[in-house]
Amino acid sequence: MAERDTMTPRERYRTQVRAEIKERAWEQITTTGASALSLNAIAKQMGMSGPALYRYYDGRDALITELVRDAYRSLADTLRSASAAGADLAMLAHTLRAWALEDPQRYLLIYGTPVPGYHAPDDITRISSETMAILLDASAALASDGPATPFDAHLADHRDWADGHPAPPAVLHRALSFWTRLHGVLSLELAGHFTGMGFDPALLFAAELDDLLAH
Amino acid sequence: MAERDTMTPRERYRTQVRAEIKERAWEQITTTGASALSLNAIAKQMGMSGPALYRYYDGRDALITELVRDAYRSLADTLRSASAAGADLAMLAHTLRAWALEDPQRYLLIYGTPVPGYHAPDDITRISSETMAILLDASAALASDGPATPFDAHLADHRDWADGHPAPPAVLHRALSFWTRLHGVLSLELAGHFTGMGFDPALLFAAELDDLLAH
DNA sequence: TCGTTTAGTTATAACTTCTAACGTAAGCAT
DNA sequence: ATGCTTACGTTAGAAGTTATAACTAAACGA
Repeated sequence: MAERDTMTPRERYRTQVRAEIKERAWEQITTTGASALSLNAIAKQMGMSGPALYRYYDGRDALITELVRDAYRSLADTLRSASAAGADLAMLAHTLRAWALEDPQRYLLIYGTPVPGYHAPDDITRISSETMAILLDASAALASDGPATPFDAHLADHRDWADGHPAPPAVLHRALSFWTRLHGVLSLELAGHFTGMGFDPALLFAAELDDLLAH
Repeated sequence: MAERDTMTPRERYRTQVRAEIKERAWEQITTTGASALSLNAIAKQMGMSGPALYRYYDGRDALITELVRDAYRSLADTLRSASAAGADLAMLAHTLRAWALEDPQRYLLIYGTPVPGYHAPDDITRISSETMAILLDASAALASDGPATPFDAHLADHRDWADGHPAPPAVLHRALSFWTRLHGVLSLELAGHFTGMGFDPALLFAAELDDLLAH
């Protein structure tokens, strides 16, 4: 948090206001969704009038981008601290699910419907590969049994995304499957596609995880 | 298409205008996303002024709901016709992927970020279980090897969503896994989370499908 | 103490959804 | 064929939204 001691009063105030704006924005997003986020409403809630908010954020897109960045950051930090505490893949999976359920809209801000033309800034994709590195480490810790698949061979030649991680292709594949499979269950659960179906989403998640770790 | 012969000229005109509105709406959605859909812009494109559109749709929500319904309908029809042509689970998977890639925003309109409070009307969830029935049929055709998991036991007691389908729990489980796993890969691909990673999403999809069918 | 920077204000433009009130035209039945 | 009725499309307007411009006031730093 950028040296709180060497901050001028103005800088202190500014960062504090920016933080409060983000808080209100999160409240709005968790209750009404990101598409209904209103800068005007936030400003009025804070007792200032409309355009004043533009002193703190360049506009709606800038604010949302910052929220997306924070969401990525929160996920990476959560997984990293779990990993640092000795969590294996299974525990990472449950950490991920808990993090997602804690605030579904935060998860969906990362993995939900994107705006067609949108490309995330570089620093955000860097946070994403931080997360991927954690997954790769945890995947590498697991013995890679099973025969090499054609996709493993493909990965051997297309591993730039692993960012120099020394894991063998089978481990890269496991990390990718971990990601896609858990996201599959989680995303459908958070979006409410399981509601009314009767079964317990937590058990489906657990079953998916078990199967994932068994092979 | 509700008896085109017994339609009065007014009904004909009305359904034709409604259809054109939907066409324009799809154009907007595929290019700018659902959140940027503007009734006003559609009306102007069609040469009529703003509020005239409300004669045809009660409002933005009503139009979007209709588009969502059409998307569900299109998916169900696509899978059903593939199934009727003798497609097995693997072919259904590729049919699904082709359908999704044909119009990513259409897929995301169903499976993307939902509005927090939103509950789909009954007729839409009915279309969804139509799709599920197709998946269950195709899953049942495959021999269910492998031991029964705890989740299978859970499904034996929570199978209301199968809507009377006589498949054993292992088959229900397979259908669910088919859904969640393919959605996991597909959703991340469509949302652009694989772009820049270097590997071929089609191969990951194929690998996921192979693994899914192998166990 | 004075000058510069920053925060907040109002006004305005250009959008959006959506309601209300009004005219007009087309279809239907007598 | 002539009305009557219904549906369509219009303009006007309210209440929102994002965002810019111009101005005031206050706080900070030299």
